[in-house]
Amino acid sequence: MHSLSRRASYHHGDLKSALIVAAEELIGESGTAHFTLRECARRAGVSPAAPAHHFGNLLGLLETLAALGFEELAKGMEEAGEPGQPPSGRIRAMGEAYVRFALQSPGLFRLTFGEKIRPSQSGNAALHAAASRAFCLLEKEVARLPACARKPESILPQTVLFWSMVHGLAILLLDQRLNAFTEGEEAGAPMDTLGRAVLDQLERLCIEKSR
Amino acid sequence: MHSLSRRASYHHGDLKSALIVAAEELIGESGTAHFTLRECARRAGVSPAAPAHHFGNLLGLLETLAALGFEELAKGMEEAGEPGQPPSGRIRAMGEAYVRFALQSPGLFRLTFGEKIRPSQSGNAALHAAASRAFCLLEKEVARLPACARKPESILPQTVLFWSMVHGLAILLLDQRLNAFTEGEEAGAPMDTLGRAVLDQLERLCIEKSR
DNA sequence: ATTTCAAACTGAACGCTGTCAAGATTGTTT
DNA sequence: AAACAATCTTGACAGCGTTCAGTTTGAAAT
Repeated sequence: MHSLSRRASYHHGDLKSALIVAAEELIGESGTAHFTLRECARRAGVSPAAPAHHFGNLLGLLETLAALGFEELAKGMEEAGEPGQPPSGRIRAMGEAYVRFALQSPGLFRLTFGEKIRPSQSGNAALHAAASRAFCLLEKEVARLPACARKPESILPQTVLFWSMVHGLAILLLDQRLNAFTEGEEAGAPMDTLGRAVLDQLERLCIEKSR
Repeated sequence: MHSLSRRASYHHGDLKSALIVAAEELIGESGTAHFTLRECARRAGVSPAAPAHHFGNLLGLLETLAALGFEELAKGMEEAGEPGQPPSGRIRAMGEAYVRFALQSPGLFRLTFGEKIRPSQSGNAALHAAASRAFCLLEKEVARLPACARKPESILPQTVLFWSMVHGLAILLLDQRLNAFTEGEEAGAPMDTLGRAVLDQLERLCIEKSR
């Protein structure tokens, strides 16, 4: 009689995937707050020391999760907007997708862009790749703006500007840091009136660069 | 013979201040990573349970620290730019001060704008006040932009746009998320070329609204 | 001046965390 | 069939935030 109540065999068989699934669920439920390596192991029906064999340590699991976050973000940005649309519209749609990801998966978003995740210096190649894939999606679209196509050295700063705008907006909305200033409005709207206003101005900037 | 090596009397005398000082030092040294309530107590020469009497719990100390962060930020923004400058120049200077605060006090900045700090719903009045003071500084300057003065309902969205831009830039710079894209440049420059470029565009936006 | 009282602080404990080392179990290769 | 490497468990360790009962202290009340 073993103490293995949830598993028939000593080996799990697919623990790595099971841990990732458990971690995704956990961070989707309670965010970063109650996220625990031990709880992930518990949900996968495995001892607290088991994850170490697949992820090294907690950071390893977090980086794997963050890579998934970047991929989900990139997917949302990729599918945003119509294919035949002008760059200005697509860039706006990417911004919307970015904010939507943040508001719909706050835990994963906070982890992905959190302090502990350093794509450029983690040694985790998959993480680094996923992160720059998302960035390049935006950069490629910015390069199609006529004004930037004419002046290639402006592509990068322009991309960084848009990224900063959208990222800042996403965080401020997520942390409800604008609530104090929207007294008249109905609070808690998923995509705030203010959010739409910022995205409007983002699109206007793009349209300016479109001739 | 007591076990009190660093204090003569049982009562500390000014423990609350001492804990705040210790916390500031600690977060200035190693950031959020090794920040610990017990370590703060240790540095103040006091038992691990002592801080509870002054801050309730860890979050209480963090909120006190965050309030100081907002005040330091507000002070930096207030002193930025020349008094007789047009709004566009002052807004740009505020943005510079914002980014400078983030890069010079990364630990405090991350705490102040971190997940755990919720000025609008914490019950900590001082925190809430300090947070909105900083925001209002920017809002007041935006209101002086002629285009916004003419159209008061545009003040708030315009302020949020600028705040988002600068906040996003600060975080991306702080987390070194742009490093992968600045290969040619000398890495590690305190205020990146890219940062300056974003601030340039911020100022340009303001100048547009200045007529 | 003495008593009373509330505030400040300690010491020890609890449950929790991440991580490690040693051993048990298993699938795979030789 | 034997050897091996991978996988997972068990038990332990130090450190964390927090609680609770008790000790010390300064200040207020008598």
